[in-house]
Amino acid sequence: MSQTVDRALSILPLLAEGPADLGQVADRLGVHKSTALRLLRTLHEHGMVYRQSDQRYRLGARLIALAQEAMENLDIRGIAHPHLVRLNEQCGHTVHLAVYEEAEVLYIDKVESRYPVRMYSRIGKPVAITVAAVAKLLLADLPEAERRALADKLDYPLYTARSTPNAPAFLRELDKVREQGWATDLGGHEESINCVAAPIRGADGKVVAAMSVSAPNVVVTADELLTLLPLVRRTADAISGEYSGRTPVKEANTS
Amino acid sequence: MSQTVDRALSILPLLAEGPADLGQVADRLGVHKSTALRLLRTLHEHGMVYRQSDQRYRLGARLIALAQEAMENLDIRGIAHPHLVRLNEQCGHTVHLAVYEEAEVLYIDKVESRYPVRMYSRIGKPVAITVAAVAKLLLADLPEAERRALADKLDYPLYTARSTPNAPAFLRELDKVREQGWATDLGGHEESINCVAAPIRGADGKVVAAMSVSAPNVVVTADELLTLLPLVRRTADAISGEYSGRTPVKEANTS
DNA sequence: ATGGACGTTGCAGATACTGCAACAGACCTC
DNA sequence: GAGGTCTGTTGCAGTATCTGCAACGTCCAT
Repeated sequence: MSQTVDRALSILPLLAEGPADLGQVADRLGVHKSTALRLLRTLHEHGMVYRQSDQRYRLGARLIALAQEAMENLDIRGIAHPHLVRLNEQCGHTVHLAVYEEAEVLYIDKVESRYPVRMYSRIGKPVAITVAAVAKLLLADLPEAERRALADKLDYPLYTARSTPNAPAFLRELDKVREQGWATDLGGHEESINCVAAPIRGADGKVVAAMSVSAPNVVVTADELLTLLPLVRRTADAISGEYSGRTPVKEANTS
Repeated sequence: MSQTVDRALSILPLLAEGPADLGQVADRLGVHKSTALRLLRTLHEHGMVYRQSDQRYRLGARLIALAQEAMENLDIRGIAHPHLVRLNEQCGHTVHLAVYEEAEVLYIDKVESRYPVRMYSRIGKPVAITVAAVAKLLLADLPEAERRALADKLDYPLYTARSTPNAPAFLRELDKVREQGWATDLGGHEESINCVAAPIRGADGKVVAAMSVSAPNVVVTADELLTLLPLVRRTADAISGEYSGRTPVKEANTS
């Protein structure tokens, strides 16, 4: 809607791929070098890009700090965190918290496994949306129309033989997940890693976040992991209760 | 330098404080509502802001994902990570990696303590620049003029009785740190937490990052923590060597 | 019902952005 | 060391693009 801002913002994902110099930025934006320079300067003043010693630009520290604040301000995260830690203490595995937003699912919190074998994931990283257990829960709760539109738009990369292959299969899976109220990912993303996940709901019953427990085969089998399901669901329900204000937390003052 | 982009970017830190509606954004920017609307729309299209169900805006998921990529692309981080993990396995405490950039020091990696008592810090979070051991190392390496200018500009919050109180004290501390080649924070940020830190240098000898080991008093005393200094320095030197290309890592192919 | 608050749209005017072309500096080649 | 190329930078004139206004729609509360 605003050309200048639009161009400036387009620079950011471009730099996310790796550092680039002025000419490269100008080319990929399709504008004159001087224009690109002025945009980069403005971004620089705001700390969104950084000019490294070889003169090339890359994403800046302020961007990272902003994203940090953005996550801290998601109140669901603050509420959930202690519960996630407790769950981790009880089962020892990696615990994730994720939210859905405009066609993306992001991990917004994580408590690491106590076992030496850890899985690769990072807070802030977009989730493999077609296979992750948390993604299934979050998408399953979307309105029908939106869900179908999204499913059509997605790519279905075959991470493993068990990955969701296409839109119809995905929609069937979502229906199943919605009905049963929990989800799994059994080796759909990485061959040897399984997850069980449960939804966190707001006061209106809508799914606002999802949490999961993940563990590699070498630590526990899929069946063993599934025995944790009641615990995961109880934790998710506890978070839901607190989030929707039903549980007055500790120092309730409604005497 | 570019008014429109400047205004648009000014919205982001504003939203970082918390969700805001159109009127609030327009007021704080000092522009007409319709102008603010168009800026927000453009930001929205790029996923930098999100419109929650109550119509208010907050920072969006794309911002978080971008910041994520920004960090992954910092090559120092990828090189350092395995070393940090190994150090954590050896000593059991929380290990941090931080970089300096334009008046800010950011944690860019962290390996959590094995002990149940953990300290509060987050990847991407700006560091308490006047007291953190890693910050001292990074600032101590700046050119004299820049260092003095920065020291004058900073605030010196008294987190504890041991916090650095003012610019002259800070500059003296930086001189000491530069000379000895390592730094500590003994209860300067949180009363009961101590850190020891060592610098990571590039091929030209300049400090490109700093790493630290932190532990609360209840786990180890400050003196005990200091016995880890040689180990921390050795780890930092190993990372420096790999980063500056002196150590051909594993599969060297200069046959 | 009626008033107010908030978000949204079309429009005319002018500000602020664009691309050009020329300059400056670094680096390399010959 | 001179000449070439490549990259980043600046001033300028033209106009595309952004701005603020005012009017409208919608929702909520009185």
